[in-house]
Amino acid sequence: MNSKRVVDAVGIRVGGAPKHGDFSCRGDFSVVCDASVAAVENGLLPAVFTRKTDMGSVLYTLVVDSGSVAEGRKSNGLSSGGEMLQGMEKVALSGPKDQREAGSTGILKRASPTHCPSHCPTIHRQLPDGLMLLDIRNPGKRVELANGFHVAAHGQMVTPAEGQSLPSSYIPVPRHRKPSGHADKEVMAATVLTSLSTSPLVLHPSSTPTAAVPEPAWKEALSASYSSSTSGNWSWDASDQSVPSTPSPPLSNDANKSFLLSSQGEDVNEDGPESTHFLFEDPIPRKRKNSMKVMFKCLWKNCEKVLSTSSGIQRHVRTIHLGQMSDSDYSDGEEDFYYTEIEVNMDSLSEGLSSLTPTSPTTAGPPPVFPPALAHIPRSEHICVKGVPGDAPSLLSQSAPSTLCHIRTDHAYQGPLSHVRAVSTGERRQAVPGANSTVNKTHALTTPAPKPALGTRRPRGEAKKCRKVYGMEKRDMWCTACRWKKACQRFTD
DNA sequence: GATGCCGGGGG
DNA sequence: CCCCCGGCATC
Repeated sequence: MNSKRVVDAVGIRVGGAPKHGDFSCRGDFSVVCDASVAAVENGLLPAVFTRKTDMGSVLYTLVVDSGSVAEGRKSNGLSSGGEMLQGMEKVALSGPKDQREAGSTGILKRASPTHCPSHCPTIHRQLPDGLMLLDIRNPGKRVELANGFHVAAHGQMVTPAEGQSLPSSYIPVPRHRKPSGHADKEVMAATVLTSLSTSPLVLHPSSTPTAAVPEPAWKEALSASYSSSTSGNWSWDASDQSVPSTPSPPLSNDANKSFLLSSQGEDVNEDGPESTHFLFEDPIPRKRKNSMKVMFKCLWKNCEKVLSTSSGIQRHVRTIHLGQMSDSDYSDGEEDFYYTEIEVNMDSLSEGLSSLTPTSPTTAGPPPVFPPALAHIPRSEHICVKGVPGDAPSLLSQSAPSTLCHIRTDHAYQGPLSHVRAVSTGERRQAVPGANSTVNKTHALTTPAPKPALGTRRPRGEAKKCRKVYGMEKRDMWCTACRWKKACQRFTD
């Protein structure tokens, strides 16, 4: 893409590289980078992205005004601009108070749930002071600095005395902004940044590793970086990932999903529909099929509450889990992140709901066939959210939100080519608890069928397995399955 | 004998 | 769940 052109469209000048900060990600997102640089120079954004090449991948750096922020990494060629921006936004949106107040994840609305590791919600709390709060969705609104100052997105500083103090997880959002003059540029900048995140170029399906990358590619990646990500997800290299959240939040990966989903939720997004649609230029069809119904599922751990209205689920979270007054309509927005939207296919509503409760499946249907494209649930989910009808949205959205999470990639069980076989043999997908367990879950719903043909041992494969390829001396190079003396998942037949 | 991996079991 | 391993089938 032509970054210059985009920046010109924004009407701001491309500036030089920043000099401080160390948030980094990898991805192919130079336009955002350049645009962000310009935006920062114009005071629109408090942070910028820079990039540099590193071992065939691109290292991006989000620079904030002061101090270091966080660090993320992205695998080679497996990134998308959406992930990039969402990741950046997530960090940028992290408020300093959120660093201190565990569980206040209320502003992390647009972090990608599909590519953000499970510890994402903790990242923002680990960010050192100095990170400026940036709301890309509302570039004109006030942001908050860690040093106690508030600053408008265009750079005007406001002392705490002048600015109203804000609850940690509450960011005031004008329902009817009037972008004009300078604000137009701000909005334009944010629009470009945001719309780029949904660019087909950066979200090209071919970047879906498990579905489209030929076997030699991922095989090579496995060899080159055995312990690193090869599944298109990317990990934050934040220093400390062990900080738990309190009060006990839902599973972090669930929360991530809720971030993304809620970002387009009409009820949960206080921005109002116009700003959301303006910034994302992507009117999301809530119901692509007549049989699809949006439900709201509580993400609180061990809570499977599913309600049909966002207000209902908000009230549920607020009262049941957050312990707030039931008769109070006040919402600090925190509950937004303890529930998520799920799309329920009304044709199989009973099935979908049964998946949310520990009831044994009784419906026996023909075993579903999962095309390879569906094997990568996160991507599909992403597309689904972005409004592009997925191949089987009902299957995807019926699954519990906990199915989206960080993917451990050092397990060969993720082998995409062996997916169907693994399902057919009833083998659990250990390495991909998120994506593939979704499939398996659905599969289990529709096919309580017992293991096929017990006793029929699979014929020995022709391909060399890890044992032969690497040898006993390099046992740590084996795929997990081989190490466990299971069917090799790296070199499938 | 080496290899592949199913089934079972420990933590 | 993650991991290991006995044991069997196959090469």
